[in-house]
Amino acid sequence: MARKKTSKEEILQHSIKLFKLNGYYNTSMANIADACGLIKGSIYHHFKSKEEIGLESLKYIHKYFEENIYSIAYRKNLSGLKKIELFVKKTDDYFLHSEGGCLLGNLALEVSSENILFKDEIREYFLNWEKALAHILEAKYTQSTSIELAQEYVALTQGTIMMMTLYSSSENYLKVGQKIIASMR
Amino acid sequence: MARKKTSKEEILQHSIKLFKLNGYYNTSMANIADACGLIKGSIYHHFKSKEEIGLESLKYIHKYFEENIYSIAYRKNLSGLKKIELFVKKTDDYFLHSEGGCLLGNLALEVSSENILFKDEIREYFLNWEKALAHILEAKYTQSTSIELAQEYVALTQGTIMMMTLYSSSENYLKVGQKIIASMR
DNA sequence: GTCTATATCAAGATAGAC
DNA sequence: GTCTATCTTGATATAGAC
Repeated sequence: MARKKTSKEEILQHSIKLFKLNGYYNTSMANIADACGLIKGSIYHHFKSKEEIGLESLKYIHKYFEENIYSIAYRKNLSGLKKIELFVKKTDDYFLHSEGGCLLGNLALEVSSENILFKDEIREYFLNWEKALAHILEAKYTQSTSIELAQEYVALTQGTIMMMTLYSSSENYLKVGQKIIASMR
Repeated sequence: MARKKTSKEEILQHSIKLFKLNGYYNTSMANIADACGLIKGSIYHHFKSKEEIGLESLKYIHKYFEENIYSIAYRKNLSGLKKIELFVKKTDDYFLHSEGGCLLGNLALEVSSENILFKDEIREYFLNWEKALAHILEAKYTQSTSIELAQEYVALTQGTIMMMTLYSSSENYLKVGQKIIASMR
């Protein structure tokens, strides 16, 4: 039986899941290889180091958010209310199905204070999230109020994901999106 | 020159700082020993394992919050407004001087999904935080509104600490406390 | 592209001298 | 209570065969 060729993307997806659930430092190359059905040495054919896997994992998720969520804010054919509803729906779809919470948020607390590459990527992810939300809100609020509301919403989302992870309950998480939608009505 | 006797509390304080800044798994017994001016083997005279240091660190901070902050909610001689003002002031004093954010929040994301002892301690810390806040808010709101506001405040505080750590700016952090105070006016 | 094998290093932890 | 010394394990990473 021929062995299946393993793609970089496949390795990233397994790595992301492990990093989210067990943490970055507590996930070994052997853990990642196991999840991919490989032996740890084989991973180095695809990535030159664990740090590269970590950084690529962050970029992979960041790209997903840019293309599928943040971009909604800059569409020309939608009302502000429709934009925010869609933005929240897509965000909720992601996090309600994301075991282990938000990788970027998790690594912001676990590793960003000593890894500047990780920190820069994570900061960009959150800044672009805030910018996209603020852009939508500017249809109704001043620029400074919009950025304030956006920052508060992002922080509240992250804090609520932390509590959702801790309490294994998504009840409060869902209120956050409803709140930001209400602010555009 | 006689060597100084090292207390458990001293070791805990150094460990807490390291865990907050570098993460739990990324902090080694040697790192802790270094910070204490000891050799790693010597730490085992005071604690039987790294896990014990981690758990004691969480309990140490939890105890501080119980005694110095949560307890404010249950004082008999203060108005609701005075209570919330003092509660927020003490919380802010702590987190504005806490390099590396909130250890309990950090470890909630880094290790709690696989360490049930840590998870239970962290959950209790946040539950008691919410209960104390809700108790204050009940002077003005219904029980269910109070617990909702308390949960939202705690989540927002944690998310804002995450952003404060990431952006190295405490500007938004301070707004959170003002908001909860305003809700009692 | 994956394997076996191995090099190197650092981790958590223990025993016993001082 | 701290030290030296050591055990054992598991980590990242590399070399070369298939």
